[in-house]
Amino acid sequence: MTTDAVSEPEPKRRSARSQETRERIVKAALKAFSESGFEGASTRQIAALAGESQGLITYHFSTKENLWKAAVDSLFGPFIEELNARKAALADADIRTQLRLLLIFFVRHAASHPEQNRLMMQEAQSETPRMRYIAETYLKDQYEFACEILRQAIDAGILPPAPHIHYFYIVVGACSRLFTATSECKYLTGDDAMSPAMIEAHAEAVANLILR
Amino acid sequence: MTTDAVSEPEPKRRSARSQETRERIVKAALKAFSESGFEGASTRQIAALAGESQGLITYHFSTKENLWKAAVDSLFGPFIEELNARKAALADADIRTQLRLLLIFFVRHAASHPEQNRLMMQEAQSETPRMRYIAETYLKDQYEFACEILRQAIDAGILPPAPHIHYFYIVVGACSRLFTATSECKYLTGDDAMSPAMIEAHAEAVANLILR
DNA sequence: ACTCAGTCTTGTCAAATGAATAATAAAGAA
DNA sequence: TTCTTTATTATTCATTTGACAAGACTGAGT
Repeated sequence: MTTDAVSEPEPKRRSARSQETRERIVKAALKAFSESGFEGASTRQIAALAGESQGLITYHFSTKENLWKAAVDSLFGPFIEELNARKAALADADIRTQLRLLLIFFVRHAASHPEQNRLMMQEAQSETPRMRYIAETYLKDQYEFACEILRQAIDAGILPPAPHIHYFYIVVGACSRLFTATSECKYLTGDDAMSPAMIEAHAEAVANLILR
Repeated sequence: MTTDAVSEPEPKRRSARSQETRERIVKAALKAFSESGFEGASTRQIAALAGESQGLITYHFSTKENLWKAAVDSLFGPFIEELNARKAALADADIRTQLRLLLIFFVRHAASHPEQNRLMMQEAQSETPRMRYIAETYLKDQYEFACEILRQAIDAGILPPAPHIHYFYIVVGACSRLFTATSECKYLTGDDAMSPAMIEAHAEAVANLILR
């Protein structure tokens, strides 16, 4: 429904071109923050990556913290939206099918957006205000939803009983770890973890292991 | 100013004392590097954490890179040793028991040494020379061993057939993710992921899910 | 008592950092 | 056109970074 930046209902005095540079910076920031962490990434590095001057970051985002927030929003926003769409589409399917399709979706998503898991892990180890932001803005709902699915799966005898929190992190880890360790995988087997064949094989392996 | 510790004639040889400071620095470095990554952590921060002066780091390790290597060695060395001991002790057990005990060991280890997984993830996303060092020095053997166990488990019908690499990262992720996201977990459920009860429950959940 | 190598502290360096400022360019609105 | 808001570059500043240097302390061997 909502188109991205370039429509002109309310230009708000901000030219489309500036919006484009903003997005270019956010994209570069996402890459840098997920790779080097908040402190490890520098605004100059990000600006260079985006092909813009460092001063522009101060202009558009005032602080590094704000830039980080914008990057996170650009990542989680569409994810939550897509997840909600899937939820709605799957509402009628039996729980086993729901779980399988969701697992496959999570694997594909972890592969196509490795920054998301990388960024999470950068912050999830200590109680930074940034972690708090992600958790309260995006994660809480996602976890509630996961719990609901898990409860049904356990009730249906598809999964052995265990507190939901454990399954949550088991699934997140199982789906994503391969794609947050691509260079490690390259060294171990020579395989490219990001190749479509590898992604689908991983989705199959995860789904077949969990749903037996 | 002369002696400050007058009471006991400590038999500490000078070299022994210096060895202790060295280890204190390495320990602090491990914490800092695993939390903030190689670039994110500063030698001054590490020195302060260890209660020593920053110059001492240059004296003992010359470069930040060397300090990082020393930290990694202090982490992986004992781990590999313990793993080999377990391997030997389990050699006669049936494959199902081997797998179960290894899984429990991995969960406990991930919990008691969260720095290991954090450190890996900091480097595993891009092909740094540091990643190469870990992979070739420590990971290769570990992966070979995992493949052997997995092969047996699949042959015995305990696991559905799939390329070993997928199981490797599924297991690593499932065992460790909870403990690399402790603050996230805190926000989601209020639970302390590092509590013994939680650790054991996670080990149970992982083992019961994988071995059915 | 006196080395003297090993250990550790303090101070300093150039480079890089996040942020702020001033100056300039572009784009609408009047 | 002119005026005013927005967008961008270039410059500057205080702080922090990794590395280094120069000196001071310690204690085992002589």
